[in-house]
Amino acid sequence: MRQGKRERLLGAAIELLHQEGVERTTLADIAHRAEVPAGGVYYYFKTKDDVVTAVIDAHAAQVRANLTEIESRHDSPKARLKALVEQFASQRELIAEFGCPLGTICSELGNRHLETSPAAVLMRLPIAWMGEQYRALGRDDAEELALELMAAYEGSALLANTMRDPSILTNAARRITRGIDAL
Amino acid sequence: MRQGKRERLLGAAIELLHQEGVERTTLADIAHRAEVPAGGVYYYFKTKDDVVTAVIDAHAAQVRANLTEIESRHDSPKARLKALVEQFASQRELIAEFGCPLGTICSELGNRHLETSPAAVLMRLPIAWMGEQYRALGRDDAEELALELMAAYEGSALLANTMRDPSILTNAARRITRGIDAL
DNA sequence: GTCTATAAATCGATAGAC
DNA sequence: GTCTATCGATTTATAGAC
Repeated sequence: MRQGKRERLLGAAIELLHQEGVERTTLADIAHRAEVPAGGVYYYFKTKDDVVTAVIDAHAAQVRANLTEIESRHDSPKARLKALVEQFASQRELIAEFGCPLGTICSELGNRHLETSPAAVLMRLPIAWMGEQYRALGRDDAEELALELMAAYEGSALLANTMRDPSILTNAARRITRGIDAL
Repeated sequence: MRQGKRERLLGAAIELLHQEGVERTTLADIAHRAEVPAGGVYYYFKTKDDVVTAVIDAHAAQVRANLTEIESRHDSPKARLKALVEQFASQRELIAEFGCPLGTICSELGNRHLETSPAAVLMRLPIAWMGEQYRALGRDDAEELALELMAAYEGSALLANTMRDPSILTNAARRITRGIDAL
């Protein structure tokens, strides 16, 4: 039962931090969406920052699972890269409404004046994975290509959300896919 | 004198909304940085949202001024596009520390559930201007090229801030500039 | 072990003093 | 016209009841 409520709280936090942002989301909101008594959040999480950390960890686990799943479905580096781009694009409606789940949290936590952003792992994970794919293709500028792809996606996600236009992500994905094919 | 204080408040708000974010910035913070009595903000602005709107308007005016200045310095569309990219890259240290002043506010205001984001103008202005330059170069995919350039810059700004690495923006600017030259 | 009642602090906003 | 004192509503967090 403890596990059930903690997971419900975490799920509610993941949704709200994405849809409302970190600062605008209150612990009462999270408790309410999880159908847990208000204030009862503190039995499962020490502080609000603890909730944020748990959400980031959950996102990181999800990213790792997605990348592993792509590796099991595709053997060639090009097919793997294209599958990831396809996965990005498939979220276009959600992204146009609320922004990229990873990008928005990185943007919001990026200006807390810490040496390193607690959400940086959410960018480093897919970038490192893409770097591996580009390296397997024999590119020695693999790291820069990976950064370029991630930037193209995150920038398109920001524009799609700002303009409320999911087609911006469709077009970006098509362009990126063509770029991978042309390697 | 009224003008002096209002401008000081607006300047303080521009800095704080960039460095701390919209939600984390309080009216007391703004008043303190502007050296205006706490609470006195309400004589110059009706609500906090009014302050945010004024900051967006100020950014929009700055963007317009920058674009006009580039037009006066450069005649060719390619030189103009490269000058804008150069201007983006020149802010790399600030961006690595606090994020892009336009992108962060668009990201934070993008998930308020409004039909259209109040900060969208900050993206539309430079994109429309870049579209004009690409059109002057005879490209009929001008609008998409402009979106692609803006996305590449905003995405790189997010990564540079998340990783605390201004060189990401240097590399992105070099790549984009090469792309413009190759047109 | 789980949750309620409440504290402590802070924020946006206002009424009215000067 | 300008600003101070303060209100009311929230929010995070805790102490202790059940």
